[in-house]
Amino acid sequence: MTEPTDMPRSLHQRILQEVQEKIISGAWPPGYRIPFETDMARDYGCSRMTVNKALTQLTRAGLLVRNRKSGTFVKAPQSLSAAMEISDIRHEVERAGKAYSYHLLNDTSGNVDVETLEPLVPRSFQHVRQLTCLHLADGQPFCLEQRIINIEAVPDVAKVDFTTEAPGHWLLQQVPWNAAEHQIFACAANRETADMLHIETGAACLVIERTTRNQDADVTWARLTYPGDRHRLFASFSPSE
Amino acid sequence: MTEPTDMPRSLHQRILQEVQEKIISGAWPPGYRIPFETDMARDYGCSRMTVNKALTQLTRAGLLVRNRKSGTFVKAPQSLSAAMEISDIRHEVERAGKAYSYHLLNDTSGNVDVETLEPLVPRSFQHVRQLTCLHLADGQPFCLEQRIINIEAVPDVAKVDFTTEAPGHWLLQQVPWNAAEHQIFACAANRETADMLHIETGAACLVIERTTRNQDADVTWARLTYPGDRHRLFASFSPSE
DNA sequence: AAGTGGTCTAGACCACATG
DNA sequence: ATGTGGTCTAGACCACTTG
Repeated sequence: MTEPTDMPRSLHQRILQEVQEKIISGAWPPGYRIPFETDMARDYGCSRMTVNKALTQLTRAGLLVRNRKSGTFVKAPQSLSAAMEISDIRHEVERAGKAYSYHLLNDTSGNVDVETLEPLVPRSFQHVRQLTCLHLADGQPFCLEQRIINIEAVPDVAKVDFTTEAPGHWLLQQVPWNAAEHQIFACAANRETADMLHIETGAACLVIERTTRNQDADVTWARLTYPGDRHRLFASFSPSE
Repeated sequence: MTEPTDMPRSLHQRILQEVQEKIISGAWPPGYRIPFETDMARDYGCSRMTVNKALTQLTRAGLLVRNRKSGTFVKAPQSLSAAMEISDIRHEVERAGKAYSYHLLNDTSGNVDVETLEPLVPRSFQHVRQLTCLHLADGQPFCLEQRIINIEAVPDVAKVDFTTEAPGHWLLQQVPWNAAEHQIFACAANRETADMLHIETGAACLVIERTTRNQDADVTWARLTYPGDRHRLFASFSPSE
């Protein structure tokens, strides 16, 4: 149960890790007010500065929000990094000042046939919901989303109506996640993709494939296909902060 | 001279900022041993813990390396984040277990003709060195690099021989930088690009355009073109650490 | 052996939001 | 007004590396 992920040697590291585990496990959900520094210091039998060191670090990492007087709260996993904002296509479109709309093209549930799966979809998937949807900006096709959701990891997903809400949007708000892996590449649009995006067959497309993981399991896989000449991905880096 | 970038309210923030400025300005170059905690505490007239808080933070940010007994050193800006490793194509190729080689295709110096410049090249460029080079993996074209270096920002670059060393590699080790901005998109290879990469005209390519900045000026602009079906960009994200 | 950073304490005062 | 986090102190002991 309490797995020895690895034993931190210092007390503030142990506190940090235990708080972090409560957050990513969902025991302390977004918006939850965690115990006060003084209380945690008492519980751990240490000084308040030691607790403060752990919580300050988690705040910088974006897991907590702290307010004087009102306390320390678990932050919604919304805004992570600029590069991660590709998570929510609605934001992407609206930030560009365009009108966002969305169409669900296909929606099936069932067991995975491992043979026909894309090579990069996690092999752990068995019972899944598969969706195809189109995101539009000012009425023009903006992004084709092919998504596979692991129903075992997210049982609630079986009942959700995705005709008006995009699955990516719903998942981002519902499911705590640990890690995301992206692969970005270019490819020529095949006939089917080209039709859906209203582009020529063979036109260059930017493709992002993403696997999102829980601490327990692979949660979802998504392929986002953008018409290559209409879309650019932005990312900024700086050595610190 | 001492610009009020913005006045930090707390002492450890002020210390952090002043150390950071010394590093990114180059006053404390990579490998430099910075003053000991005890000395800085004396100089700032504060306790050692306050200095420690600033330096610990800079260490986590990757600007410093700390060793017991031997002291605290400015870290080489080499490894930043997984997403940033696209900076050094040689690493990229060698990490894939392939043999790296490099060809300089074109090399000119002179004044910029603003009219003919790509739209995204910084407008501040005047006297520049322009290079075109090809990176190969196991003898196969891997990436086409078009680069413009601002000679005003990096005077030394005028004399460097880039027939054996790639400009990106040299710049990464020589020039301290503040921020990098990437744009990633897909496009169809034009005739010229296709010839250099040994692919069909019109084939989908992954293109990364990057502007790298100093605190003083735009340093360099680069366009990296990868054959789309042969290359994938990897990026990992996690909420913390 | 000596000197560095790593950690921790048991207080303290302050700023800020509202409990 | 009260209680929270933000910051800071003046010590202390320990771990690690080599100066």
